[in-house]
Amino acid sequence: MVEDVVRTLGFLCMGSRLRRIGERLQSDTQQVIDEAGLGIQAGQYPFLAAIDRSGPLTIGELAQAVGITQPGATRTIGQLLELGFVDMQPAPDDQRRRLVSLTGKGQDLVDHSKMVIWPRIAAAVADLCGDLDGPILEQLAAIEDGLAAVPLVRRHAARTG
Amino acid sequence: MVEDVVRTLGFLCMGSRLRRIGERLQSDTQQVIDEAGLGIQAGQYPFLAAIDRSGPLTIGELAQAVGITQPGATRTIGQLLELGFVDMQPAPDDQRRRLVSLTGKGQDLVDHSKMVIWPRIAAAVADLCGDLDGPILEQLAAIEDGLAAVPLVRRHAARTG
DNA sequence: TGCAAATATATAACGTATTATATAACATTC
DNA sequence: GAATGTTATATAATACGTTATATATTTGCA
Repeated sequence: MVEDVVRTLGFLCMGSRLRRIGERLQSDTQQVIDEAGLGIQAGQYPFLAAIDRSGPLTIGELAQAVGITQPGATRTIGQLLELGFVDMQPAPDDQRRRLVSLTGKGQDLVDHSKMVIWPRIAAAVADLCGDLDGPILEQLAAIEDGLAAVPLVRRHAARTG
Repeated sequence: MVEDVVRTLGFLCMGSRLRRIGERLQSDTQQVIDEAGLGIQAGQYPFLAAIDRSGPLTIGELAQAVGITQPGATRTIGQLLELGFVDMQPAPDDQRRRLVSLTGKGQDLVDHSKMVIWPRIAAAVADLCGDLDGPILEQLAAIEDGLAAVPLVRRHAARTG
């Protein structure tokens, strides 16, 4: 068994570590989504959620809302357009802006997700790290160990009381 | 100002969020490295550190040590080979394995980094989140706010006492 | 009014991770 | 000891983020 340097080095490799755990968590989340038979990527959800919460948004606003750069938002919205979950139209007052809104299909997906999938994912993640406390490095270690022990797909809000 | 959905949705977007913060932290770390004039990428450091700690390792062991997949390790080691920081030779007993070791130049870089850069980075990250405590979502919020307020490059171990 | 600057989005080029698969070397088994 | 399976690394294809730059539209000012 080889030593996990990223873990050993602590604060020095904090960036790599957060990224690594985030990627792991996202791919585990993808499993939950796939299990439900929804044809969508985990990374696309925040865009739909943003529009659902705030109403039609421009590309730039979506980038800000999701916390990525504008080209990244342009790309993901392009995918969601192809999938038929969103619709895009120039803003009436400013032809540079593109207003992105949910289609009926997109709204259906969001509504269904809000009832079935999102609570499921949030509960699984809460089960993984909701009760943690203390220094961040210790919590990260607990999360890594927890995921290794019981993958996200098999977790539920088992916390009684 | 647009709402930060990833932050708002909490546990539901934990993966995206960790990843996002990790990327941010890593690119901030890169600034510190560049400031010191070292020609190396933040993501390459854990490989050098792993070899420095454990002695020559194979590609597979490096992948495990750093927590990425084997093709990722193959690529990064290829870069470090080009840069002259590591050397690679077939293992004497098993021609499939490639043992990766530090060159003189690589060892010099590690030794210098251990004295000057790594403590600097670890101190800056510790300044950012070393004193935090409590639920992880709150700590993540504090880290994001902290980075926005004072970037990593301008942080030092200012915690006195 | 007309032209320069600013803003919003799109596109291109790149970096670095992933999964899937190919190739080479070793191990096993009949 | 030749066929078969396993292991280690390399390569190809894909995903998704970034920075830099191009294009279109709007704004502001002489």
